Amino acid sequence: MDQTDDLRIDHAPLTLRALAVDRLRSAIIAGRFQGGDRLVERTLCDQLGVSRSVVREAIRYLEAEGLVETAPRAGPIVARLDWDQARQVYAIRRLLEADAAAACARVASPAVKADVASALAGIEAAFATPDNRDLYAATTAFYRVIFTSAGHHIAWEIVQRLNGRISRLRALTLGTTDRKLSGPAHMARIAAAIGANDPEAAATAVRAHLDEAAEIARLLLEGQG
Amino acid sequence: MDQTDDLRIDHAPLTLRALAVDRLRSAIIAGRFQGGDRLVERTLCDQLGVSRSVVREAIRYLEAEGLVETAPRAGPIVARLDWDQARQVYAIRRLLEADAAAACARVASPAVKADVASALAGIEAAFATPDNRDLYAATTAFYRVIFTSAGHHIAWEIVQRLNGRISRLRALTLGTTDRKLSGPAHMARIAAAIGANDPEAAATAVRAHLDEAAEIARLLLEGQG
DNA sequence: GGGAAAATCTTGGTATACCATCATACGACA
DNA sequence: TGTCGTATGATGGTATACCAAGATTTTCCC
Repeated sequence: MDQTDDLRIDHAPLTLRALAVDRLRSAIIAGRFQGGDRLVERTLCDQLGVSRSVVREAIRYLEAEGLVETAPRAGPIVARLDWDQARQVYAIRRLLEADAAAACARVASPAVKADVASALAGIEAAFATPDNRDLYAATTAFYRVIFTSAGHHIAWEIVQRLNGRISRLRALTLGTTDRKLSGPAHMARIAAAIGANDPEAAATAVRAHLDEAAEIARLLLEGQG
Repeated sequence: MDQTDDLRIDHAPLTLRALAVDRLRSAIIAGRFQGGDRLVERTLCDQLGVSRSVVREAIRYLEAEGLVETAPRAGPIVARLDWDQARQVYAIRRLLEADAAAACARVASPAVKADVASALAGIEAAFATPDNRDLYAATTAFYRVIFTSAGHHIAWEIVQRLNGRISRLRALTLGTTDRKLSGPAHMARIAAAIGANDPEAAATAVRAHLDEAAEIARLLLEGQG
């Protein structure tokens, strides 16, 4: 925090493209577009107020992210999600998040523990609000602390991308189990394990949390067909 | 395999964009572009013989893949790779590949075992050729069998993407250790564990292989600075 | 009412133009 | 001579127009 930082003009490098990607991703994650919905370029141009170039490049980006699928000649659609995919996503998250939590617990300094505690408090605060998005954001922030403090930046990228794919599902599971029952308790166990520098306990707590979330997701998805 | 399949003309949905992405990705993986090299749009238009739109969309795709970085105002460059990133990549591969090998060993049918054995033979054959690319391709095919037969399609996507990031590194490690010493032996151990339906042994063999590859990579990268 | 032909929509692709920014080079002035 | 300012070119970001081909919808005729 020296003065050079303060003087630096943080000229936002916001390209229209980056904004469009964010808007579209948010819209998909928020469920504004359903899986299978067509993303008609010129319609999006109107809705976003930008040109086709911008929309097309944004779609390419989301395509590589796995949020959008481009059928051979039919144009882009919002990626569909079935239980088999969701199962794989939860399995991968289980590996990566357990590993990150263990690594975080292994190296956690007092400062990191304070960040984790603060993020946990954020979850508990969001738990009291009626809006699921607050809980969603708070949970994301909690895991971000864990991943980044463990130095697992690439794994965090991957997890975020995976969460994008199952975002609607995640919003649903957050709205049921996590909110009502064991979610905050699991988070507290994770935070406690990190506070105690107990990697094995942290990993176990993460696995328990994800196994439960996956089970809820399975019930939701298989119920819908 | 009914006749409709045989009659179907598999009209490749090859868009120019897809071709451009493949070309660029291959060029980067093959080392034709070094990390940090600028990707000047109009130059690529000439080299690929396509218009700027196609080039730009291809770059967006590769950007989301992590092979290309777009600096705020400097335009796209080939992503750089340092040991910290490579370390993370090997750690993630270790988790995903060990899990996939274990899952594959758990469920492997005689047909899967035959595929694995065949892929192993491919590695040993490529081992005898002077071109590293053959070994690269054969190794990729080996792991593809493992991942897809375990149903870990999303994990395979992730691993492929990660491998893209460390591709030059991977080519180097394949060219040293894997070729000369333990590489094929490790692969044989993995295949044997799958053949014996022994998940734990398969996972252990994968971890041993990757730990060695990561160590070679570390020496290479830290040596270069 | 069903099916074929036509109209329309949409995407993939190209070319072009315009602007802002950045770097470079060149020239003028102290 | 050295420094500053400006002209210029390269480049990325954005917008627009256009065309071909495939997909979809509509229409119209039997």
